Amino acid sequence: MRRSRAFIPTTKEAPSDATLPSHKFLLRGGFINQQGAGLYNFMPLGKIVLEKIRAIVKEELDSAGCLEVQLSFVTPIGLWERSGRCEAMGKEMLRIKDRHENEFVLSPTNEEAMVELVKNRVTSYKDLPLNLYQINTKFRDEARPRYGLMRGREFLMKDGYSFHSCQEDMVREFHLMEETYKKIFTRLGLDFRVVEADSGAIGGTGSKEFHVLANSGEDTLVVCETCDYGANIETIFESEEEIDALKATSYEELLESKISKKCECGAELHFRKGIEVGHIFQLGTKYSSALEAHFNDENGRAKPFEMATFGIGVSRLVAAIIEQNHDEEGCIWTKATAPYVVNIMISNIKDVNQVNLGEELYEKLKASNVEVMLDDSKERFGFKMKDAELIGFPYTIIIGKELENGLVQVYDRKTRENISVGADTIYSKIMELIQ
RNA sequence: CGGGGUGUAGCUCAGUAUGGUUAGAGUACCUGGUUUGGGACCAGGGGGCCGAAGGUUCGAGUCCUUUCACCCCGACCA
Repeated sequence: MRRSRAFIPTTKEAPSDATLPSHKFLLRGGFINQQGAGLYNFMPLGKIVLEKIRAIVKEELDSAGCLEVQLSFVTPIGLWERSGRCEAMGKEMLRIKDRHENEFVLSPTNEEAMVELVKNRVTSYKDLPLNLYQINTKFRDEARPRYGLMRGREFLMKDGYSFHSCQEDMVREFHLMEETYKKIFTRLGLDFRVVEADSGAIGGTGSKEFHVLANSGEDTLVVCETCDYGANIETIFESEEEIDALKATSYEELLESKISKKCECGAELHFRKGIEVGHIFQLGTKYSSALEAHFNDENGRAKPFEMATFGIGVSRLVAAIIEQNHDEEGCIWTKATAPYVVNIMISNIKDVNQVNLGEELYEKLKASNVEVMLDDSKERFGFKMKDAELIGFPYTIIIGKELENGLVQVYDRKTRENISVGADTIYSKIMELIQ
């Protein structure tokens, strides 16, 4: 993409209501814009990042044997009345009426719809297990949406549901999904922990949360610094008073405070903040029983499906990546999530030699399937650098003054270091760096 | 859902206590020129139903009423 033809409306200042780094930088960098409370538009850069995350989620799930579907976003209210969740979810479900005055709900989650989909279509134990998922819009009418993409009302979530003939097989799938989720977050380049968690309103027993470690996280975790153990404080501290006291403590104090308990591996435990980006539950037969979704077992007896459910907050991940990876200048995308991995900056667009080298490199990298931006805008050097730092390209090739000496620079967004490279070898150097 | 706050140019905000020329600044944008290694400079220019609707008044961005929207703290929640 050429910067001169792109739609990336960056700004020097962020709206005053943005408080979190991810919110500020995603707005300033021209990734998203706000449409209303908890409602966001994704502009070209934001859309690319979202699609990259989505693609990684899909690839890993597909290779673990999951099947992608797409359920309708608008659902008849009867679906929710049958499971009794109309009451349970209350005002979080946005209800709307059609021209015939029939009531509908914008899907906040899809256990019911997925059970209905499978019910009477999968009727034998021979067709189990089955793991269906979708990556689709959800709407939860939060009392107080905030923090940009972190807690929107409309958001993109991957929700998966598995169906099994017995509990053992459901637990097996649960562990498979735990491993699959680890692969996904590792590929995204994130520092994360898997923690034991409460099951909340979704119901069921046995649940694990996946948290991206970041100072601005809303959840307080206890993590071991040597092994990968982690737990939500809600599960390891028993008294309400203790939990409330911890929630009231500032993050700085928490980081300092000692935990008497030791990890099973013998090492010290510490408090950290986390952003929940994934949650997996063992549901059992809660929904299949309520909705009378049965299959026939080996003896021809009807049994409700054993189920598990798996969620990943795809749009929330866009924000979480930035919460964990940013500095005072802007975003620092991981290689797997950057909208463009390489930014070729022509410092002075009036310098023919700079333009020629930029164009040549741009074509060459494109031909090598590198996601590359050519900054051919008429701005000055300083402006372009600030812009590149705000957007957060992992690498910027600076074609500038040093070209007279046959040199260009490669700026590493993460380390903020500049290295000089011969103009004749820059192609192979950059190909080596992005590997 | 309780408590608090804010709506004026694309963005950040003055102006509102005490009503009074044609509503301002910075930034962004357009033109021309000078610049070209860390968000340049000079000159000129476009852009506003002062959130909306009523009201008071000779006169309302400013006062009154209603309403809508957004934000913050808390409770709740992926």
